[in-house]
Amino acid sequence: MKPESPMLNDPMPLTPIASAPQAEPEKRVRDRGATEKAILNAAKALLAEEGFQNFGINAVARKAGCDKQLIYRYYGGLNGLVDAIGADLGTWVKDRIPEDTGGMFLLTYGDLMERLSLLFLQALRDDPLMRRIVAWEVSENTEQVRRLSEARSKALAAWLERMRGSLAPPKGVDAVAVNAILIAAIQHIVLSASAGGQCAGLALKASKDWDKAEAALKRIVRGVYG
Amino acid sequence: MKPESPMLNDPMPLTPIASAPQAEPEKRVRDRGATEKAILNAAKALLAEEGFQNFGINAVARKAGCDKQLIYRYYGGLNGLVDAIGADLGTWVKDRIPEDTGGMFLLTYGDLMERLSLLFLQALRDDPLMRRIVAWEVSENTEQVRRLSEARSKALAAWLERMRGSLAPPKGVDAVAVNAILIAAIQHIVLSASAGGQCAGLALKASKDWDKAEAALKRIVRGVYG
DNA sequence: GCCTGATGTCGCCGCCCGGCGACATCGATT
DNA sequence: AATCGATGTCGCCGGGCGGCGACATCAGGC
Repeated sequence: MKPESPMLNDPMPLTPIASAPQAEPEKRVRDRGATEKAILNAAKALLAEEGFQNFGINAVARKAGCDKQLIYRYYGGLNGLVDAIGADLGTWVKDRIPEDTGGMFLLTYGDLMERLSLLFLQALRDDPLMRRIVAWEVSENTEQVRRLSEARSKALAAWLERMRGSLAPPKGVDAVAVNAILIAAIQHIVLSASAGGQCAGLALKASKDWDKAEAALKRIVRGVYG
Repeated sequence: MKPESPMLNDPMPLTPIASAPQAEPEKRVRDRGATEKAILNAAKALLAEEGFQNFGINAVARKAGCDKQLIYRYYGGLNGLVDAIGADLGTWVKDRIPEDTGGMFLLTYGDLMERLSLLFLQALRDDPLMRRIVAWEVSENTEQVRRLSEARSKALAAWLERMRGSLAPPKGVDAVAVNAILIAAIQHIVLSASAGGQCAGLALKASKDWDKAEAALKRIVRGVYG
């Protein structure tokens, strides 16, 4: 075989940049903060793009362009990394959903919930990471997912509470239960559309399909909240 | 060389019968039909119990107590096995959901949809296999899942059509879209409950929790269909 | 200069996966 | 009895995974 070459390893062992076209080719030279950010961003991007199925230490390290050992050192493994993702979810709502009323005056609880439903629908449609997390939540019950789920649930509840203001639901309606069903419907519609382009016989691809879905959703909200 | 034991293999390699109460403990001695059934039942049980995450050739063969090679021979691999599961789904509805009206007269479309919603909710809650399939559908978009999804969708649509009878939805309501949202809501509520015991802040464990959810669902159906 | 700790890298380990070739065993037909 | 196809079993292969020990490289204090 080889008689002991002077340099013990090839200087370009696996062309790390050429095979990772997605991220910026920044030379992170011993900058722990930047490396941590790169790992976190890679994890979020990987989860958003590939889903939780192939989400693992090796895949994240590949995507981040760093060694997987750093994930263990900086985040204590996948669990810690998932916690870090969860910590970001608290800021999701304020990044994604406007807090003002868009120039409308929301006079009734029905006005409010109609608007919130459509906002939530749109926000979910626009956020692949959130969709993957929701799909993950209904598919597994591991420690990782429980933490993510809790973070998401809190963020959503806080947002709802903030938007609600002083409006109270109509008497005699169990708003918590009804809203849970509405949220469930929105989440499942978006997930189904994202996965298969349709839900229970309703096509969900073209924008006119979504117009139908939104109209039906509005009608449902108005039917229950007036 | 084997010291040739009289019985060809260990009679209880992994307690296949105790964990698979559906099949008979018969020694399948060169009975292809029985082996095929054992494989199919093992696949369904495995999917129902463990979910699609660990669903694979090796796991099914272990659960069925046979060699994985037989899965390739008899079903052409996992895809064929999944197709066989899908073929069973066509009979799901008639096994699970009564076709009669339970002694009620369904006078209006609202009566019908209220009853169907509650029936569908209950049927899903009672069927872990179906739940896993639904979760699978919103988590992946592989060939396997598409076939399962199509089978399930057709079975559900056929059941709805059969139950609908001559009742027509109210004018001015896009029943397809509204019903898709209702089905989405039911599916997601059940999945969330099954995975985490709650959905959007609504606990879904005790039966009184489910009473709340059912009341809210009824209210929503009545709100939109009268 | 030199040492030390922080940062980044390499390569090994054991495990399980899907896929498949090769073989063993049985039953029926001849 | 001999044969042959159907049925069942065994073990290998390449590969990816999580986990981690050992090492290389650099920055900064002394």
